[in-house]
Order: sequence, then C-alpha cells, then structure tokens
Amino acid sequence: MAAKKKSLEHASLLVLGLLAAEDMYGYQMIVELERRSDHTFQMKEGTLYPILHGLEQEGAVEAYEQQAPTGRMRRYYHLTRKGQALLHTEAEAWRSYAHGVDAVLHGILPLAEA
Amino acid sequence: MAAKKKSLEHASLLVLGLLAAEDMYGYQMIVELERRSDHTFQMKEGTLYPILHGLEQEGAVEAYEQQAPTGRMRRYYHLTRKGQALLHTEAEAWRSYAHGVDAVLHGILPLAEA
DNA sequence: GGATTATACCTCGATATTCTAGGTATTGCA
DNA sequence: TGCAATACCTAGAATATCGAGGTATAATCC
Repeated sequence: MAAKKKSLEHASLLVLGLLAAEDMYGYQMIVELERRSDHTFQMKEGTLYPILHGLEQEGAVEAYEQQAPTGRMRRYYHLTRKGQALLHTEAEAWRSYAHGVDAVLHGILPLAEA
Repeated sequence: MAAKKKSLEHASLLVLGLLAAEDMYGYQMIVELERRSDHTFQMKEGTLYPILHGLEQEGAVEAYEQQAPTGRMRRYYHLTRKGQALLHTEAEAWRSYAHGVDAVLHGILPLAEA
C-alpha cells in the first residue's frame, strides 16, 4: 500500500538539502528528489524553477552553466555559505515541526516500520 | 535556541489527531496543540474553525453543544468512524512524507537531541 | 460599578505556496 | 520523420493558512 505521491510543502528546504551534497541542475534535482524520497514526492517544474531563481536572488545559491557530455547546456547551482546557513536554520525548523506533529499523533499509527 | 513559532501545514491532520484521544472544543484544541507540540506551533482561529466546519460537512466529525461548568456553551467535536479512517490515511501520508524529507536531509543536522 | 482580560465562537480578504498547463529547444531513438 | 526524453522557463489557477476584525459571556482587578 504505497503512499500516494504527495505534494511538497517544504520545497526550498529540499532544494537546499540536495545542494548540500553536490552541485546540481534543475532537472537533476527533480529526478534525485523522487529517488531519494523513495518516490514519495515529486517536485514540479513550476515549483522548482521559481524557487531556484529566488534562492539565487537571495544569494543562497550561485548558478553557472556547464556543458553536458551530450553537448547540451545545463545550469548548475551551487550552495553558498549563506545558503548553508539558511539550510541549517530551515532544517532545524523542520525538525521541531516534525517533532511537534509526531507528539500530537503519538500512538495513532502502529509504527509501520522500524 | 528555541525554534520560532511555526505556521501549520497539516492543520486538519493535527485536528484529527487531537480528536482521536477525546472530544474537544475549538478553543481547547488551540491550547492543547500548543502545549503538546511544546510551543512549536500555534493554530490560528482563522485556520481552525473553517477546518472544523469542513470536517463536519465531510462527516469526519460530529458536533454537539455542551454547557461548561462556568455556564458557557461550548461546541464539542467527536471523531466519527469515517474520521478515524481519514486520520489513519493522513497520518500514514505524513509518516512517509516526513521520512522522505529526512532522507533528503540525512546528515545535514547533527541530530540536535536524543 | 467599570474596565480589562480570558474564554469561546465566527468570517472575510490578504498572503504564500504549489500546481496546471502551457511554452521553447535540443538530443536520441525507432 | 516523428516521438520521447532531456532541459529550461512562466503566467495564472488553486489551495492553505494567516491577519484582523467582529460578537458575546465570564472572571478578575481597581
């Protein structure tokens, strides 16, 4: 009974999280997110690109173009120091939010898996 | 460094979660949510009441009025069987969503607390 | 007694976030 | 040649939540 594909609610946090490990280009992030979340969510292009542009304007990421082996141009994004700080803040907020929800739901579900 | 009060993103799930344990009235839910989440979030009245009315219309909750010891009228909500099913579905969706986010963020934060 | 605070309910319009649905262009494959 | 996958983008719609107001009663303080 796999969960349905869910919409996102912390899109920018997830983008920052991805970029913490390595530089990525947009399309790659969409594929990676679906893979890493075990197909739980699927970021839409209409969500991702505006977020990337916003993060770039804030100075949280920096973009550069690079040619793929195929010859196509890709726009890679790199996490700046400012972006790392932002990620840290948002990740912490996520932690306490998730904690809070779990506290309210405590005992509702039979702890599906380990 | 207590986290800032965060807005909600799963308001109806939290309402259902509260009602799983006992019947409650609106104002009480707001107070309880803040308490149980260790002051992490604070449901706004403008969020809660429309949700309660919606859940009632769906048949997920049933309302009844009851006089408080003070003499004031309170509108209590009771989780129906349908509401329990809804809660279960949403709680499971939450679990996999949270799992997915954690998978992406894995290793970002130094596991603040136990 | 009068004022203020806490309780208790409600709604409307604004804001924020994400999605839908389109668009462009290149590459690879059948 | 034509179609699918890759790769980028945007405008407007839809949804969720909040802010700020309203009403009314009960309790507390001066």
